[in-house]
Amino acid sequence: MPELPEVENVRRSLEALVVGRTIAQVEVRLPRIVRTPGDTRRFEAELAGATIQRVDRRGKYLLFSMPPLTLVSHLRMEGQYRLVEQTEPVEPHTHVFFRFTDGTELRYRDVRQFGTMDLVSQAGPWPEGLEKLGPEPFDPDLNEQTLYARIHSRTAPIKAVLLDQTCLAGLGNIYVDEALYEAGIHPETHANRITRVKVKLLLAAIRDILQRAIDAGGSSVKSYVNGYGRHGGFQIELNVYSRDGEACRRCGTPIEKLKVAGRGTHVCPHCQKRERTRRRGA
DNA sequence: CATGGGTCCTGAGTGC
DNA sequence: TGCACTCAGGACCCAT
Repeated sequence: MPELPEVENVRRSLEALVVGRTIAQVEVRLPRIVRTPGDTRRFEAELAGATIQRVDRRGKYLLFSMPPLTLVSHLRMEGQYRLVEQTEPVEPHTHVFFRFTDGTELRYRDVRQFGTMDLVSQAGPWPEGLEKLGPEPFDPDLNEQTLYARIHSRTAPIKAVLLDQTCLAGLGNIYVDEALYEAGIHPETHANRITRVKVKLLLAAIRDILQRAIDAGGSSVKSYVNGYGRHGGFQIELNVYSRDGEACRRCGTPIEKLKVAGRGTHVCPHCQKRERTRRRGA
């Protein structure tokens, strides 16, 4: 499932592969991918002749800048981009084709069909989900004080709050579990019960996990590949995600799986204690 | 407003 | 072996 590190790796690969290429023609085979209903033909028509000038990322969104337009793309669960020759056989579940003037094409493939594309004017407005995103984890203005302020107003479990993209952009199920493990916080802890000291640890853990995952090319737990079709390598460094029943690398206790915020959640019951209701003497 | 549950979708995995 | 069923989850929709 592409989260910030995977999307960032897709962005980097696409930046190298498609910047400077000019679109000759676009074909949308699955209209639901293009979010504005009934706009598929306009989507195709408006992109014809556009040259990709930059590929940016905001949270888990990819932004293809083609002045005066930006293509906003979200991979959701299993979206993939590949640059291939137009003569290459088409893989199943390929839904959108961006054919360039040089004979190559960028193909969008998405088995679950959850991904979305919005074509918007750079003058705005931006898609709502993008507009409402919280800060980037590596934003220098984000620090333990500002993160504490965002978290402390919430009563939901910290896991739900970290998955909320309006609180902080880019985390998904894998890296939330990993960051909470690294920070020693139980995912069911009410967000407003987390101390400033723990928030500081949490922010450091989030940045550490995300940076290491980016450097490793992302985590390929299921279907993730970058724009070159290459898998990531961070899955072998995961400490809790998908390791239920296996020994905690730190203490040996079996990793447990529970459901928090409607999501499969992995926790070391020894390293991540549930919030204490009250600390009694001695 | 904040929260939590349902929903979209397909393939992998499970159990009988 | 085959089949029915559950599960996976990002963001959105909706009821509370």
